[in-house]
Amino acid sequence: MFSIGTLSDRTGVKIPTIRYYEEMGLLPEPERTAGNQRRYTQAGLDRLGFIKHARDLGFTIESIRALIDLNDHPDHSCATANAIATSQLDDVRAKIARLQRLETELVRIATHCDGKGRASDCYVLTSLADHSLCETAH
Amino acid sequence: MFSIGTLSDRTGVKIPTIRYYEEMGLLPEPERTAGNQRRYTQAGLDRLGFIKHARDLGFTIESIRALIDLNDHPDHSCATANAIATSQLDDVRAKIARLQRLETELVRIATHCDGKGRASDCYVLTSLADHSLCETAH
DNA sequence: TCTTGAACCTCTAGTTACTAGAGACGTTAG
DNA sequence: CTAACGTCTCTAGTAACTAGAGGTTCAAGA
Ligand SMILES: [Zn+2]
Ligand SMILES: [Zn+2]
Ligand SMILES: [Zn+2]
Ligand SMILES: [Zn+2]
Repeated sequence: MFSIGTLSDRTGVKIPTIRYYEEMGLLPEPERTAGNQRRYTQAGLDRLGFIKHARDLGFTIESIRALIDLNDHPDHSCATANAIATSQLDDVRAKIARLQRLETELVRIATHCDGKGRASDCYVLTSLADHSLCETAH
Repeated sequence: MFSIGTLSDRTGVKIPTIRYYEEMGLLPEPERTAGNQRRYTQAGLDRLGFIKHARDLGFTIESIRALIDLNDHPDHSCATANAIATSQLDDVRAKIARLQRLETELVRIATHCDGKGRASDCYVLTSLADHSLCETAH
């Protein structure tokens, strides 16, 4: 049996976050000692590792809830898991695309200002005031 | 003089968000009608456009506050504006790099599952449970 | 001038995924 | 047995909004 601190050390998930996951229904309520402290089994540790990995890959709590549910029902079809992963990939790609457009504009903005002028003719401020200077939609 | 709804229509910023910006100190408190409704000048409209553009480029409220402050002091050095823009660019690049690592893993995960199997041997679930299958740190 | 419907007002609370802190209690090594 | 550290619950705070309730004001047409 592991204490919450041990779980935290082994997974890198902070203690309040573990309690938060429990409250959100991602982790089942563990056993308690006579003094009311949480005690986890190996299964609890494994599940927390699963959650942590999914969070690191950007899945939402909501998605993880569904994925865990599938994990708990091995006989179900994995269509939902596939849909969640695919949609997560789409999300990530959309975010990358948006950030790359921002990068384009920010490079332009940052390179046209050396930080040594006056605010009145600073390219950073000018281009924030005028979107028509931008090369992309964003 | 423009009503808040007109400002919203012209900038694409929603009405509650305009009020929020005012509360955050990004927009000065505008004049009011006898009936207590906000009435903006062209300067107010321009400033909201500035804020909107900066938000679209990912600057935080905190950064925008500093940028506006510079805009209001044309004689100041633009070093701060340069620093803010450069740091924003660094942020964006760091986010892109992270998302690209996630993309790598998600492509692997999504392509190894066709969504037609059982949860018990679904590659999505397997690889969420086991980070050692990953190609990158993330 | 009156009316009516759209626009506006303030205030509270909810969103996401945590994080921080207070004050009290439990556990364990020496 | 006691000191030091771990853990408990609960509340509130973070960023940047968004939604809704319940009430008031504005503007245009009859
Ligand atoms: Zn400059
Ligand atoms: Zn632009
Ligand atoms: Zn599958
Ligand atoms: Zn991994």
